[in-house]
Amino acid sequence: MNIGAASQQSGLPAKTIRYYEDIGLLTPDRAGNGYRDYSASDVHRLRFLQRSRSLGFSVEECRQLLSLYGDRSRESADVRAIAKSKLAEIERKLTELAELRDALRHLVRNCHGDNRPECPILDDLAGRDNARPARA
Amino acid sequence: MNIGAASQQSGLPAKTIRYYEDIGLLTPDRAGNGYRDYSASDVHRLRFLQRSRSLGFSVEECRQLLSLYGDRSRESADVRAIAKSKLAEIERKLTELAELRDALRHLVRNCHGDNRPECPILDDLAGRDNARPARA
DNA sequence: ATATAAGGTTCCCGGAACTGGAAGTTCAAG
DNA sequence: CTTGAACTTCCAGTTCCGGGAACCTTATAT
Repeated sequence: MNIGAASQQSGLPAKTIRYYEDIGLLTPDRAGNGYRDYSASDVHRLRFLQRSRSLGFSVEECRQLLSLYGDRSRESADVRAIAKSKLAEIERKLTELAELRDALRHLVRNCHGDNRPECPILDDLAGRDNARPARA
Repeated sequence: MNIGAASQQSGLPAKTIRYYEDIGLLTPDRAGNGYRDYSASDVHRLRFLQRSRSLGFSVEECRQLLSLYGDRSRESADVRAIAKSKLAEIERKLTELAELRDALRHLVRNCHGDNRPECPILDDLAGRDNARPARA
């Protein structure tokens, strides 16, 4: 499969797909004409990358997640540890996203859509007190 | 409140906070000594930015979301339209994130943690067929 | 058979969103 | 009063791509 089709099926621009190859996230075959040739498994990886990137994971985190998926030679304990930590992060994100959704729903419901801007909502949009330490 | 405290409470590095000021996402007061002085509402905005950025929204999308939150002078119909569109996006993300979580859970449960790497899971980690068109 | 357009290739530059480091100022502690 | 932590500005570098040039290959239409 050519890069165009892979792009369609993964939801990633061709540019991005080539970039991911550059940085070693996948290595598709090459056809005789020099064109990249994507297998179903390649597309799988790409779709996974599309998703996890759009959900706020860094490329390096995606690389880790992919290694869970693909690296059969790894120590299971390792895999488990990484997976569990990622799982916790995902669950935290789910909570935050749900809160954001609720706040927005509230806004949409209570905002009439006419010219009276009665939307004193979202005041708790930043969520309950649960600040984590700064990354730097 | 100084930038250090604001950083603690928002979960954002001071560097990032200054950057957000540069690009006009907030404008904290300045104390007599030239130090930035963050109000509770500033910290609110920062925390919101931390969250929505970590959930995969671009800075421009965050700006939009913040405008929903803060700009009372806006046409309600506008607000409503933006909010609804963001809401749909958030719901899509929630679904994807939940699928990712399920896949990882499955991995964690089925991977024994010993040296038998029996984790032939995640084969559907990229999710059901629902590719969207490429962005470029 | 041949133009022509559509889709592929590499390469390089630019932009978004930070991040690190230097050089200097201010503040709180010993 | 000095020492160190926390603040300031400014500039440079990194990550994760996106645009566009220059070129090649494949499918279509005449």
